[in-house]
Amino acid sequence: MGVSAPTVAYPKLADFMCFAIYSTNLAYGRAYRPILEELGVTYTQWIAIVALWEEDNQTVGSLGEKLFLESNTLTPILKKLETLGFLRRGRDPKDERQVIISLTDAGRALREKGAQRTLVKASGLNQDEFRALQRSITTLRDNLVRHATNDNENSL
Amino acid sequence: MGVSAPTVAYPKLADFMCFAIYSTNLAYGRAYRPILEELGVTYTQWIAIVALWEEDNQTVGSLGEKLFLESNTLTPILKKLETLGFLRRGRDPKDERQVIISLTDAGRALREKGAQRTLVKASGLNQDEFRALQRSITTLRDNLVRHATNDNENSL
DNA sequence: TCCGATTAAATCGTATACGATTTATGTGAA
DNA sequence: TTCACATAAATCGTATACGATTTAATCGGA
Repeated sequence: MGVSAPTVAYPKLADFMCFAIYSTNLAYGRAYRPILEELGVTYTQWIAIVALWEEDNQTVGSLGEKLFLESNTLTPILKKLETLGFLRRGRDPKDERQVIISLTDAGRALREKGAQRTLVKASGLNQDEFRALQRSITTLRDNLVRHATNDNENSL
Repeated sequence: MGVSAPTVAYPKLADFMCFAIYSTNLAYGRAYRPILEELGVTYTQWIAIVALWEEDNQTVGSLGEKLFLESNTLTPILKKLETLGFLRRGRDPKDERQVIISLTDAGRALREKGAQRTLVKASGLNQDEFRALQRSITTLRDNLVRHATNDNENSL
């Protein structure tokens, strides 16, 4: 009885979806590192550039929604990218609470430089598998976000 | 020519597999937080406990292989878990370079307490979809690891 | 046996994440 | 008009990740 050797069949680490995601995220970080090193930015800095290329002159909040990050994480990253010369930060004159982020020429050039570099081949999947997998993961993410937003009313 | 508005059709953030994984990892962290708060540990601390339950008395290196982490990340986490009373750390008398990690009774009790809590329902997937997705992600991860290990010989 | 190479963990510096709080600004109803 | 409330960023403290280095122990060939 009680605590002793693993006699009960608890799920193993390899059975956890969260661990599959977690470890794949680590693997992506490592696979991307050499590419990003060439560009001179980190992973999070890079996705911020990509999101700004898609839509420039966003507020910190709007950018955060797209990156699933809040100002406490984003602000230091944006400040860093500003000192690196890739973007500008300025208060919105219409609403001084908000900060508008805009890419500089250097930031746009960086986006173009990095555009060619992706890791599709490293995934070992064909295009159909790749797309299907991506859709499934996105669905999973959106379900999790919805779950968390609902203040997870005990439905685990 | 050159840098200007996004006239070229570069892939969007939503098209990046790495971003799907990255954002899902953030979502999992948030979804699990309330559960882990009850247990009094963080996510990484928890997966260390799970891995040790599966195989107790592992070295830091062996544990790191399973968690995809190295000693620079793992050591502080294990020290923290030691001060929390969930495990013990001790040098291997056979090879003083190695540190053996063993769960305490409190650590095993924690594993049992947390065993009931998973987020399968929150994923919004049925059991077959869930398993298939997990297998695909794991394959992706292993391919990425292999790619990185091969010192990524320019095959992006 | 002895000493250079190897190995395992730990240490250090930098960059995320994030809960909680703070600061600055805007808004609306009394 | 004004003041309590709301909102947007920023700040702060804690906990990961990880490259690079350091420390300590082991190994192996001359």
